[in-house]
Order: sequence, then C-alpha cells, then structure tokens
Amino acid sequence: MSGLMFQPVSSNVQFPELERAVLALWKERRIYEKSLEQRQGNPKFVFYEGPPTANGLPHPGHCLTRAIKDLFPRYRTMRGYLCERKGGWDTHGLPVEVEVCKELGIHSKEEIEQFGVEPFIQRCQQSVWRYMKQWERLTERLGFWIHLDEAYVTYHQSYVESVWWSLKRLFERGLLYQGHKIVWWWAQGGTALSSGEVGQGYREVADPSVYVRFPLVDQPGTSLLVWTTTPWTLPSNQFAAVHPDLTYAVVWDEESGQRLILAADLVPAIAEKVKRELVVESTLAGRDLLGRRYLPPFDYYHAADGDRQGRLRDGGSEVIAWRVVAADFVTTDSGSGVVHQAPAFGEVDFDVLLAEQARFVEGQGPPLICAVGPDGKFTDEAGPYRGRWVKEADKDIVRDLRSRGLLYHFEQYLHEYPFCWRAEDDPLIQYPRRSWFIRTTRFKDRMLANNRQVRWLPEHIRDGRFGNFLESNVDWALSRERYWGTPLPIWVCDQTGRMEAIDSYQALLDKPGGTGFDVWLEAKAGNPELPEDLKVHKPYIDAISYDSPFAPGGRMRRVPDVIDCWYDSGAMPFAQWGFPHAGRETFERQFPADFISEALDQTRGWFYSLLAISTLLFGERDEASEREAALAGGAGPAGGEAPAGAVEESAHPFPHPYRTCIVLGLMLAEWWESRDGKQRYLNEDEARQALGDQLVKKIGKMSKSLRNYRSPEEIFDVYGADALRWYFFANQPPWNSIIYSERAIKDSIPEFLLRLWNVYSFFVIYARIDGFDPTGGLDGDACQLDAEDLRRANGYRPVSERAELDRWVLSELQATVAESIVRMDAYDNYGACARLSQFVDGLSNWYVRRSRERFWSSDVRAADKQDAYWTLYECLVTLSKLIAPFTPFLAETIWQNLAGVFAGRVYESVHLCDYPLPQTAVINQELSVRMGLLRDIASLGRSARMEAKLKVRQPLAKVEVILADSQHRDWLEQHDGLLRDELNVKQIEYTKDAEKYISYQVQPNFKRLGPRVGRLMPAVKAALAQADGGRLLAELNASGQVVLRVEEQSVTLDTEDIQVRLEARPGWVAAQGSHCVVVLNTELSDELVREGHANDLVRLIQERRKELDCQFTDRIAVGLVTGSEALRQALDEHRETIQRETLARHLEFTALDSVPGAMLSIGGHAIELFVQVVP
RNA sequence: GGGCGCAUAGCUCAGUUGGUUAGAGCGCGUCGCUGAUAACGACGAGGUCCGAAGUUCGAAUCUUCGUGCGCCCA
Repeated sequence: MSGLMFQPVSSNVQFPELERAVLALWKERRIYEKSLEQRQGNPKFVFYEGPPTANGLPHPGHCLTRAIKDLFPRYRTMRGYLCERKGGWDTHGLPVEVEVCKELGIHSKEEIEQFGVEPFIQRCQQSVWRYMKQWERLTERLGFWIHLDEAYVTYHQSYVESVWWSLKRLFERGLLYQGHKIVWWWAQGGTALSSGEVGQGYREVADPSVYVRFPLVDQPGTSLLVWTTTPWTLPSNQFAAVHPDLTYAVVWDEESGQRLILAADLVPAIAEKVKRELVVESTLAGRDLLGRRYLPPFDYYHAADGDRQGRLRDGGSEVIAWRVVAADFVTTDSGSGVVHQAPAFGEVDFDVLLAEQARFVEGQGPPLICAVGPDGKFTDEAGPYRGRWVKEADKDIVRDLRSRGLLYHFEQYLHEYPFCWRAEDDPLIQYPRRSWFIRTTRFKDRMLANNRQVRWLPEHIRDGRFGNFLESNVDWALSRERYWGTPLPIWVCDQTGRMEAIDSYQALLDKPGGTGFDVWLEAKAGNPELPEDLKVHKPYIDAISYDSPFAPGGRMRRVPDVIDCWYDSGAMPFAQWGFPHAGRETFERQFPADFISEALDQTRGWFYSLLAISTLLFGERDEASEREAALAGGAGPAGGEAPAGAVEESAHPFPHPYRTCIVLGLMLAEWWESRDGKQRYLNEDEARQALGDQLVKKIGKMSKSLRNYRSPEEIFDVYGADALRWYFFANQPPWNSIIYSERAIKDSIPEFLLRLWNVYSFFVIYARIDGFDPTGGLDGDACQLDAEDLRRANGYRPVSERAELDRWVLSELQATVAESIVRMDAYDNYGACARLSQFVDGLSNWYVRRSRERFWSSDVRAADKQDAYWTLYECLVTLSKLIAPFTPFLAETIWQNLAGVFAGRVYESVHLCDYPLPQTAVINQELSVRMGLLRDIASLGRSARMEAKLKVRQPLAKVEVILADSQHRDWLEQHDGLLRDELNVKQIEYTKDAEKYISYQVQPNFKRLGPRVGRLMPAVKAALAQADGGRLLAELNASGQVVLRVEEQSVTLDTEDIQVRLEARPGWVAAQGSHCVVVLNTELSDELVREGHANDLVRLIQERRKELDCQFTDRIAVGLVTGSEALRQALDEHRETIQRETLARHLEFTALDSVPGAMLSIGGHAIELFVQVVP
C-alpha cells in the first residue's frame, strides 16, 4: 500500500484555475518534450504548421485552427507515433509594410523611398514580432503543443536561401518568365493593390457611359456601335469584340444618317436612350463580323500601324489590330453588344490580346498599346492629352468625340468602382506591369493528379472548390514591386539582358568581380544590432553586382522585385529546414506531411502554394512532362542552359506535400444590437437588460472594428481552454462554419466537462471515506494503469465475476475506446466526441446513479462494493486517457489525482500514456442491447408515472411490461432489481399474453422486403395493417412463417419480414415505446402510502442536513412533532430505513430543545422537524 | 456572370449506403431528485425537413429546376 490518498476534490470546480496549474506542471516537468523523447525511433506522423502572420492579434478563428492542429498530433503521439511540431511564422508581405507605413504616417512608395528603404525594412523586421507575445501566450494557454522556440521564420537567411534554391530550379527549367500582368494600380502611389485591398475600396460613383461609332473601313456610312464607361482608354483601343453566337442588327438611324451595327436584342434599349426609331434593316451572326476592320476614334497608333500586316502561324497574314474579334464574355446585359478592347486596361481585354498574339508568328502580332504612364497620365503618344491625369481627361475626350461626330450617345452611369483604401480620393485604374510568372499552367494536369491523391476533409473540396481552382489555373504572378519580401534572385546582364538565378549568399560571394557586399558590412558596423538575416534583403542585396559571364565588361545586377509571400509559405516543407543547403535528411524524413489544417480561405492561399510548389519541384516523373520541361528550358530566358540533374533525385510519388487536409469552416461572431444598430452587446442577457425586447440577434463576420466578439483571453479566464476546445471539437464537424458563441462555449461545461467532473468528484469523495486504495498489492511499475496493470492489485476481480452493471459499463467503456480510435484515425473528431459524450452520460446517469447504494453500503470489504470502486476507477482512468487529446487539462487533472497515489510508479502525465486499445473480450453487444432495453422500460415507466401524477417517492405495487419481442425476456426478468429500484415498484411482471392492455400493429420490414416485393409493398402494408395482429403473430410464432394473399399473388413472410408495434389500449395508465409497453398499477394500499411518507421524510431530513452544511459522514439526531397519529405510525414503522438513509443516531417523536424546528408537511399532515448534528 | 457550400424544432446544429414514430443541446412547460449539485435528472409541447417537379414500392436523404444566404473568383 502506498498510504497515499486521493486528494479531495472541490465540488466548486474552477476550470481556469486547474488549467493554470496543469500548465505549470507541464512546463516544470517538460512533459511535451518527454512525450516526444519517448517516441524517438517510432513511425513518424508528420505535421506542418501553416505559418500565421504575427503582424496582428490572434483572434478566435486562430483558436480553432490551433486547437485542431493540436488535437491530431496529440492523438497520434499517444498512439505511438513520433510527431514533431515545428512552429513557423509568416513575416513578409504588404500587410507588414502597411503596418509600418501607418506607424510612420506615410502611404506611397514614393514616401517610402524618401524615408529610405534601409530603415524601412529594418522597421518591417522589427514590426513583425509586435504581437509575438500574444501569439505565444494564446498558443500556450490553449494547450497547443508546438516548438515555438525552433520555429521557422520566412525572413531568415536560411529560409530565404531555400526559397532562392527553388526559384533557381524553376528558372533553369524555363518555368520562370517575365510578362505583363494587368493589375489594379494606384497611380498616385505608384503601386499595385492586392485584391483584398481593392475589395475594401469600392464606392458607388457616377461615370460617363458613352456609345461611340467605330466606322467600318470597307463600308462607308456604317459603323460599329461600341460602348465603354472609360473614355480615357479609347486612345489605346486595339480591337472591338463581339460574341460569335449573338445576333447583330444593322439599323438605319434617320436623324444621323448612319447605319449602326449592334446586338439585335439591344436595339429597343438603345432606341429608347436616343429617343428615336431605329429601323432594323438586316441581321447577321456575330461570327460574320469577325475580321471586319474599323477606324478607331483616335489615330495615335493607327496612323502608323493601321495597315500593318503580320504573318499568321497557320499561314497567310492579317492586319494586326483594329478589327472585330470574338470573345465569350460579351453579353447583352448592358451596352451595345460590341465591346471596346483596350488590352492595357483590363484583364479580359489583355487575354484577348494574348490570344491574338498567339495566332501570329512570334514578333509579328499586335504589340500592347498603352497611351498611359505608370503615373496615370497620358504619355507623349497621346497627342494633345499628354500629361493629363486620365480620369480628368474623360470630359475632353467625350467633347472631342462629339465634335467629330463619333459620339452617338452619352449618359451618366452609377456603378461600384474601386478607390485606394489609403487615399480615398484616388480612383484605381487597371494597368499593365512587367511581372514575373511561374509557368504553373504547364503542370495543371500533374497538380490535378496530385490533388486527387490528397484526402480532403470535407471531400468535396477536392473536386469542388480546390479542383475547380486548379482547372482554371493561370500562371502564378510571382513578383511584387515592393520592399519587404524575399528578393527575386535573378541577376541580369546589363549588356545582353541575359539572366541567371542565384541560390545562396555564398554563391554571390563566389562570383567573379563581385561588389557591393560592403553596403551590408557598413550598415552592420554602424549598427551591430542588425540581424544578420537582413543581408539577403533589400536594399543590401540590390547593391551586389558581379561580372557578367555573358559579355565581357558586362555587370550582373539584380532585378528590383521581391516575391509574393504566398510563395514563401508554400516553400515551407523544405525551406523550414534550409534545404538543400542544410537539413537534407530532416527534409526527407519530414516530407510529405501526413496532416495539415487551415481554414477555407487558404484554398487559394497556402493549400495551393504548397501543392503547386511541391508538384513543380518534386512531382512524380513523367516522361512527357520532362520532355516538355526540357523543351521549355531551351526556350527560356537564360537561353538553353540544360537543367541540372537534381529533379530526378527528389521526385516523390503523389500525394504531396500533404496527405490529409482538414479544411476548417469560417468562424462567425454572434452578438445582439439595438434596432438602430447603435448599441452592441456580446451577451443576450445584457442586451435584454439594456434594450428590453428591442434587440436584434446578429450573426456575421468577426470584425475588429465592430468589436463583435470576445477576446480568447476572456474566454480562457472565465470558462477555460478545455471548454473552448470541447466546443470546437464536439459541436459540429470542423468544416462547418462555426459560430463563436459565448453561450455555446459556456454550455460545453455542464454538457461534458462538469458531468465528468461530478462523476470523478463522486468517486473521490467515497474512495476517501472508505479508504479505497488501488495500490494495494500492486507492486512495482504500474505503467499506465491498463487493465493488465490493475489486474495485479488486491481486490481486483475479473470482470466476468462482477455485477451486471459493472460488466455493462466496462463493455460500454471498451466499445467507446474502439469507436474513438476508429473515428480519430479517420480524422472524425466530431464522431469521437459524440461517443465520448454518450459514454460519460451513461456513466453518470445510469452507472453511478444505479450504483450509489453500493458505494453507501457500510460493509467496506464487501466484494460488490470493491467491484464498484474498481469499475469506476478503471472507467475514470481510461477516460482521462481517452479525452487527453481533446481536453488535455481536465484529463491531466484527473490523471494526476487518480494515478498520483502510485507515487512515481506510473507515467507522470496522462500525455505520456498510450491511447487505450479496446479489450474486445469485454465488449458484450448483447448486454448493451439489453441494458438499452432496460433503460427504455425505465423511461417509459417514468413517463407513465408522470402521466398519472405519481411521484417516484411513492412506491407502487406493480408494473406490467409487454414486450414486442420476447428475445430478451428471460434476461430482463432476472435483472429486474435495477428497474424496481429505478421505478420504485414492488413487482415487475413481464406479461406474455397482453391483449388486455395492448393491440398489435404489424408492419412490413421495409428494408428487408423492399427488394423482394417491390411494387407490392403498399398492398402488403395494407394487408398487414388489416389483419388481426395477435393472430398473425401467433401463427408466425407457431409455424415460423405466414402466407399473405396480395393482389392475386401470395407472399410468404417470416419473423424477420415484419416489425411489430404495440399500442396501449385506452383505459390504462401506460406508456408505449417502439418495442414495449409499460402499464402501471396505480392502486395504492395503506402500506404503500405509509412507505411513501417515510420517503418524504428522508428527503426532508436530507434537505435539512444540507442546510446545516453537514459532512457526508456526520451523524445526526432527529426530532419530530406531528399531530397526525397516522403519520407518526407510518414514520415509526420505517424508522430503521429513515435512520439508515439519513445517518440518524436518534429519532424521537419529540422536539429538540437546542435547535429550532422547521414546519413542514408530509402527505397533507403538518410536521415539525428538528435536526441536530451529534458527535 | 461562374464555381463551391449551406437551408431540418423558437435558437444553434446532428441525421450513417433511400426503409415509414426525423434527433441533440439551449430556451420553454411540468414534475422529480439532491449523501455528486455555480446543480442534476425525467417527462412534455414544439417540424409542410426552403419551394416545385422527377426517379422509386418508399425521399430530409438521389436527380433537375427555382428561391434565399455565405464564401471564392470574375
């Protein structure tokens, strides 16, 4: 015996307090580290951390991600895998620059340059960690075990050089190229905006809406009628687009004396606009217009190139521009059905240009025309408009068109248009920028093949959102004209324009004639605090140049761009280890990931960047693609350098870089506000108090500015991390959108945590009273307190020798173990939680409830009592392991106490234990069914009592139970003690022939009969319903089958082909369930009534004990004064029971002088009750 | 405009391969229990399973169309 006792358990549990103690324990004993050390050499479970940006406060959504990211690694670790968890931080990108700009009170790139790129990126580097402490605190408090101190950081030199290596590989294989990209451009600031930023800046504005005539070259007097809302793009016009399948009309406009061509469907609308009749002369298909030449409204380019022809790839030649082309995006929703194309200022227009260029022999197609400079002002090529800000020139352009008779109609047009979110008076324009691209489109099929191997949860992501996204893949626009990011490692020869990629700082140092390294060295000398990692960043890296290998005297200088920070994050599988410059082995070991998880918004973010980069770099070998890649390499900008031989080494079979990906739903906020929306509350009660009924419940996006959610810290402090975790895991599959509802989080406490706590507390209270000691006889190492270990202890009897209830609950326990494993192996935390919850409910509301008396029994040594302790102990210890990945704090608290009595002979933390394996021999399916039936009967009995208004304290003489199926009857009869007790009746009778109480309704077993009788089903159903159920059953029981005549056919049914329902006949106090009917005998004898009175008194005394704050073991004296002789006799008759139940040493029918009495009533008789604690 | 998803009780959500009494929690009502109790438990009321059409002996579940909402893209 250890001599140790379980620590007393507070019934007033404060989970947050317990959790803080657990955190301290983990830290002090290095439990997380030990959980890894213990699994060294075991199979790997590879987890990748999707790097959060520490450039903002963590919010509740991050709690969900981090909770799920903790759950499965914890689970797998307990299952014996080695799951290393390396943290990571995403540190580059525009958001960081914006943060710093805010701090400096500046906006534009110009201002950044004035401030100085060097101090700017130094500030970016410092800014990144601003919220680090909060992130770390949240991570730890939530119980997310991950190595933060060894986290990868995307701006670190080793990380950047890994990224460089990968880009060099792509470059050398011809997969990195320069092209144009049409971006939303903030001309005043000289920068492109991300789609997120653009989305923030939409406002409704009035813009000109103009209908312009484009006269046809070969048909004087006839014009295309072209619509645009951006007149300033007209000088850069290159084409007019029609839909080939639309019908176009040639109309005669009397007033202008012109023929116009426009979509036939739009003729009435246009006629109404110009308020005159347009006579349709003829119609033609859009395709018939293709190739027709027109005169653009401005001839700045047309004057020189209007007749220029180019050779086509397919032979022949064509004019390069100013003709009608086909485009699918043309509709008749608005405009004229003929669309002005200025490829420089619209993405779809640009695609049209690319398609046109592709038709021509290289170099002979249409160039990109752009009469606007990056400052948003017209260039010299735009004649009189040169130097004018485009939006301001609109008016003059319209005036000009009108004066030349080209303007057909003008109006104002209200629409949403984006403005710069940092300078709200500045409209954005679409504008072409030189940009670097990764040729991902060439790998579309391989990405799709890779994607098909990934296990997506939910499954529809694979072929749905993500699959579709891959299908519509466009080349990855990689470069950013910004400052704080991984520099694009391309150096260009200033003589020949030829380029090469660099994969490390050392490679630069090794280059002949290298200069510019001193810029960094001087900066470092001036400020020794500067992190070494900054030397691979702008502006230091830009200073480095070296001798060109391509031309004598030429110098190699870096392109100015940095890269998209999504590329950084997608490179993490190898870059986190510095691969291939370092960490080769680790990378091979930790690739691919078994499991990743992020929210849905990462579909086009991290999920894509990971898959794309991985497929391009490590894709399966496939000869066709290799050939293609080699070919592309030949056409690449470096000019035909053969790819280095590294791909073959690192080809991996799909899927990679992740095998399983849980896509989490978005998290929504819940709040209440006044009808006018001015007052906002996070809590319904508060809202109700302030607003009365004038409140509106809102569910919507979380918003920092609305402050419509509570901070995670507050939730932790009030309810605890386990409550939040359980809410996340148990309330919905993780991919559903989830409402961050304080109420719901709070509710997860009584539903699960508190219920389990109460069972645990119950156990400890009695174990302490009775001195139950599991360590007795259990010498040596008790390991993790498995059944194997416990078996050796004194008083632990084989399960088969224990009471039915014990065998039942242990069977349920093992079934729960089995199912939890199946579910969790399938990443189904929701299903696992449901099963765990169901078990705890059974444990609390059936096992403990029905076992109470065993724990109260005064015979401490009795085997039955010992069995009860062992059973409950095993359930709780096993549960603490089962719930450990879900609610690690509660699990640890329970383990520390229940296993703590072994003082050093068991694992020091539940998180070092193995996840339990099911003892299948203990699972008893039949017992489970039978106990279920028993509980059903109990429930029906209570229902019937309720209906008859007979409270449970009033004993009844008898209930009768009629079963639809007699299969389990014998067993039920033998085990009716539980039921008698639960229903408080003297006798339970299973009536065989019960036609007195019920009628039988026979229904077909649809599932079984469906395939056999098919169309006859309704007739069979009717025939069965009409038949005399009792006779039918009797026949079936006698002969095993029955023949039915239905629609001239005979159908033979056996016992399995039917389902019997029972219906209680009216006139009885009864309740019917699907399998049985319970009938109550409501006759009350005097004797029963007297017993009821005694029960009433017991309850009154217990209540009094509680008021007096009695200890569970306190003995009392009871005094009773009543004027009713009948009541006095009744109580006297049961005095033994009363005294036993209430631990009353004395019970006298006199007042106790030393304490005040309480005036009460039993069965309508007044009684005064005195209770006093006695020593 | 396209893609994906969602729509089930007053609220938040489950619902296995289609099988005939559609579930849980909260809230509400009634009652009970209290020697586990910031409690807990039982019982009850509460459903056109968004609408329409179809497939089928049978549809919340499968198909098509529509409506509304959300997300992503244009």
